[in-house]
Amino acid sequence: MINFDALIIEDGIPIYLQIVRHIKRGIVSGVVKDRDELPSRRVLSAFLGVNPNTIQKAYRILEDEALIESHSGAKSYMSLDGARIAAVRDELVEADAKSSVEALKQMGVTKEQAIALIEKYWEE
Amino acid sequence: MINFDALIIEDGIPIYLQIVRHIKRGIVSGVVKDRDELPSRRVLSAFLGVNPNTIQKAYRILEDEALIESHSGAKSYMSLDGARIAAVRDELVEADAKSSVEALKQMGVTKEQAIALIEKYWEE
DNA sequence: ACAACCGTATTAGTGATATAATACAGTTGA
DNA sequence: TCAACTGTATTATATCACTAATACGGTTGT
Repeated sequence: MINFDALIIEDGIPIYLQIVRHIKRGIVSGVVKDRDELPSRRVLSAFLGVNPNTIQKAYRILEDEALIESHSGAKSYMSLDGARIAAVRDELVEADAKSSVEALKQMGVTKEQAIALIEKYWEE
Repeated sequence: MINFDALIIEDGIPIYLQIVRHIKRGIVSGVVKDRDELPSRRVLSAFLGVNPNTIQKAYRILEDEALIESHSGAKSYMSLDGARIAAVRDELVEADAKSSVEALKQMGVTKEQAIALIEKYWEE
């Protein structure tokens, strides 16, 4: 069963996108595996304190990207293979590193300063 | 006159926040200086192809943070000093580095890999 | 078989974002 | 002086994100 304990909903970003991102990050890290069972829409909505429709919207997006298999009446499961996992990794890691580098460069931060910042915040 | 040529509006993030962020990044990089003149609401809205009210919303936020001075009928100007600039730098750099580190860690990327990614994307 | 789940769909309402069309009063330069 | 700007404010409309309350039919374990 996929775990959502580490997902703290923050505002400013649509909730359904945060749920999609959380699952995708799990895919990339290897915590989420092929055939893993997903909590039902109702169960997860109660756990996160959001509307079931919001969960459905997130799951729908993942299903449209063929990362989830859903069948009426039955539980939903992850559907992953090497190609899909690699695609998600590229999407997330590239987007994150690129946007971060772009922002830091635009603020006049040097590459050395950027690396120092990464090292600093890596230890929390 | 503050320049907005490098600002490409992307969707998913409110436009007024993107304008605020663009100006704040300019403050941190030193491109935007104290007493710099801002384009009028109407002029900037025409240049960016958005509604004047959206610009007003962005300028209002910056004025509330005492980074802009506006007086009815007159042009608007930046109002910066060392303390304000340092505060904006801390806000932006910290937020960017922290969120990036958090995302990469959650995806199972090691610190060394993260630094390699930064170096890779630094050259575009 | 059947209760308790499951996914799915629909309708309605709220708040935020953004556009559109004005209006009014203060300023500034020629 | 006065026309052309400025900031500011108002009202209306549209869309999206999210909540809320249901409803329907399929799956599953006991």
